[in-house]
Amino acid sequence: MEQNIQKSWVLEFLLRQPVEDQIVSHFISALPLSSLDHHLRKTLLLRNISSKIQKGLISEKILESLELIEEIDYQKGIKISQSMKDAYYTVAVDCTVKFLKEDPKNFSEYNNVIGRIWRSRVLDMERGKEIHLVLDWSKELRGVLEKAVHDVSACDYIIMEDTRNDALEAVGLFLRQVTEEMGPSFLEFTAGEVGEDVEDEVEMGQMDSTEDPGTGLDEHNRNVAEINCSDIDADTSVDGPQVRTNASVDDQGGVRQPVTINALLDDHVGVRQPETMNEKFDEVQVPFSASVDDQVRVIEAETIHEKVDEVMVSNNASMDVQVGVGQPETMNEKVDEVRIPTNASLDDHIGVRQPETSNEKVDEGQVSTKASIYDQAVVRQTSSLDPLGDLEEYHDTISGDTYFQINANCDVESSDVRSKKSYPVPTPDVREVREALKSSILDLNDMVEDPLPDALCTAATIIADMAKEGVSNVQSAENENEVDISDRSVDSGCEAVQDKEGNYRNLTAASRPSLMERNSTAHTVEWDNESESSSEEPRNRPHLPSPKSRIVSPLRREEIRNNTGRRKRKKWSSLEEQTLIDAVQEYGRGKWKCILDNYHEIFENRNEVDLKDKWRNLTK
DNA sequence: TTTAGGG
DNA sequence: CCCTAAA
Repeated sequence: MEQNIQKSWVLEFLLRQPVEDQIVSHFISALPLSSLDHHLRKTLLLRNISSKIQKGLISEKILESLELIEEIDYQKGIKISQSMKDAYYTVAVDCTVKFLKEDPKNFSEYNNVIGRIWRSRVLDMERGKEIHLVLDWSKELRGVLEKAVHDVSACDYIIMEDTRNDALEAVGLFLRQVTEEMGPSFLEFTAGEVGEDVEDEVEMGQMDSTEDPGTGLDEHNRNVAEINCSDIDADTSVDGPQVRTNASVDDQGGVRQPVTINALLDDHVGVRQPETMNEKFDEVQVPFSASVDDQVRVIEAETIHEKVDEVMVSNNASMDVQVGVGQPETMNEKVDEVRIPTNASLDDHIGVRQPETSNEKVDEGQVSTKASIYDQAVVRQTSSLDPLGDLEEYHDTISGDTYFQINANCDVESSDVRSKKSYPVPTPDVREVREALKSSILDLNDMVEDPLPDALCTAATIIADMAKEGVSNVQSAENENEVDISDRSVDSGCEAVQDKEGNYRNLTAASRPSLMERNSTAHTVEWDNESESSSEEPRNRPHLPSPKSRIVSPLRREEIRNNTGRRKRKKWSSLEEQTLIDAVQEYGRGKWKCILDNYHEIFENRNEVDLKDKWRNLTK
């Protein structure tokens, strides 16, 4: 538990660093976000957005991230800021328009995008989930954008707008604002507070081992301390307000340990108290949290007489700087620098290094991979399928749970480590059993029909129903003062339903149960006798037929039916076709009602049979 | 009511 | 698009 918290701290800090984006995106795709706390998740998402716009990229990913952030904020009761709305809005617009800009004639792609963004995403949100994020503008804008497909002047107008810049600015503003609101990362914050204490402790520890000759050491540490400080400055200035973590140079001349933010994570990490005269100085910089504790523990346990170790696990340029400069050449101790540039996967960066003799050579510069490290017993895991998994696995590995993997994957100079801990060794048997298990799982999966599509459909249908209510509510309440109420009721209603994208969304349902009741009230005010199927309270309606329902639906009927008794023929738009294709993909063929409900805004004046017929034609 | 399939 | 059987 504690370790988890520590992990999040480090992770949070990390995410605010200019780490390579690739790594971050690995994180994002791999992390089980629901297992992280809100704050961390939000940080992660912000980080993602930030990196995108720093590259000048505006993409639909940003929309997703914003939605998730909104979700998190919502659960925490934070109101959506205007800047966030703006960000979302401008990004959505730009995502849509940029296809037209790239190729004004490429209407089909443009169509697709409109479909994708404005149909599914925005409609989704209009249905209630995040209604406040888009409600204000989405309707008219969607109208305009869709019109642009056919209308040249509207199209030109759209192309003229510098939507990309708008988006970048809006998102930038949003990020700045949020970052400010969130304050420094926990570690930075704590580090700022604890920093002094740590220094004191360091001095104490130093006094215990009094006779350290250490002027050279002093020198070195001072260097490192300074470097770390500047590094931190450089690193963090990007992301906003900072609490500086510093092990400032001690004017009294005491030996200073470089205190990096990472160091504060754990007693074992970074701030090493020289416990014997032989033990000099360790600098351990491991930007990835999971491995930190145990890794360092290993070093501590097994290198009582070690000399200076720098285990540099660097993942970005600024880290590299430390490597280059932190060279304690004034000291007698030997220096090991292990620098492992990170490009591929996280675990590639994690090295545990331990000198076995006190007279090792200085390894300076880049030890890019195994060769020069292995004889020093470097633990390195090579699989790179899943960054987080690997990270976790690595963690486990070091701490022992899956210890055999070290041996399996990492050419560790065997006996030494193995003899100290007795963990199962991977035998062919183990592999066999594992394979057997895997295949049996597959078999089971094949035998049991996957209930997911059905569940998906059901959930989506319910959401759609509510959405219909929500939309019509909003429509009918547009000139009244009840928008707020309907908003919230819709929201809470939809939150209660499991979302198709993730199940952590429904956590808030309980927090706002009372709002559900208004939903039922709202229920009665609207016209929804078209296709109300699986709503929770279908029995209530017949008793309360609203005037509107009587007025609106007949009109609609008139529209549809002409005097021939036959419905007016209506050509299928490409948007409709595309939507249908997507929807079938999503919900499956035959779920026409479900599809219709979910895309009723697209399939205007179509019924289930129409969808079915169309599909038949499409696939003929 | 919804789906499938023939017309 | 319509019609209708079947569920």
